[in-house]
Amino acid sequence: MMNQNLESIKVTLDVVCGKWKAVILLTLYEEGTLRFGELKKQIPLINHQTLIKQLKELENDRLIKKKSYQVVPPKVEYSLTDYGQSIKGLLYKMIEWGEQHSEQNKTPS
Amino acid sequence: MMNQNLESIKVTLDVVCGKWKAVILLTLYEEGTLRFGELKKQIPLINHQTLIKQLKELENDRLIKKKSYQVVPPKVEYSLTDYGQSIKGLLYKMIEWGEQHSEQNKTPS
DNA sequence: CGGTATCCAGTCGGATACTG
DNA sequence: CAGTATCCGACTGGATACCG
Repeated sequence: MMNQNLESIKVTLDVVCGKWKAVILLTLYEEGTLRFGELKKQIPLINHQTLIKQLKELENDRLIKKKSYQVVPPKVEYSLTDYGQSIKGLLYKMIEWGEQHSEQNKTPS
Repeated sequence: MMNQNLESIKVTLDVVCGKWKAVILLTLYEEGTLRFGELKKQIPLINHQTLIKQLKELENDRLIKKKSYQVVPPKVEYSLTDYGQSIKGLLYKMIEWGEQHSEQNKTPS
């Protein structure tokens, strides 16, 4: 039956289709554990509030985990879970496909 | 540089992140060329207008092509382009990942 | 420093009705 | 049969301001 496939792909799409989610994940792959501010520095174009929201969604989806140190000023670290690590190969396949085919998207003159 | 990767993955995400786009592509993989009405029959839950919009976007992105026969009543066939075929493997990888990890999304009780 | 709480604008999926 | 033209509600990304 095809319906199971549709459910499965929906799971995947839900997890990576946020505007900045792939960017955040790729940053954590390359940089490892990062504090909120460091993450913000790596992704300068993202809005403060937007970053918080996207992180929360990724956390709810268990792709990343948050560690809060109870200090002043606050210190919070974000890192990938095993689940988050497991999607790395897929993201790089997406990069690959986008690379290979980006020319085809140019509108003919 | 990482920015090129981000551009590439954006291309990929733009192309598959519509609510029904993956479903439409998967249907065309399995069924081959289909008329509008047949496509609608295969995907009963989609709204008529929504299907038209998603098809138009896929067509603009060159993943599918439309062939109109100038007859009454109208007859239109949709099929995959080579570009559309080329993303098939990626979609099935997405299904695979979603399958393997869907249990992890269940909220703990 | 990192997080809430609001509010706002744009986009997207969808409902309905009409056309050739 | 397939498509266009509207209109609408919901969601999402983002701007701003304030809190611990």
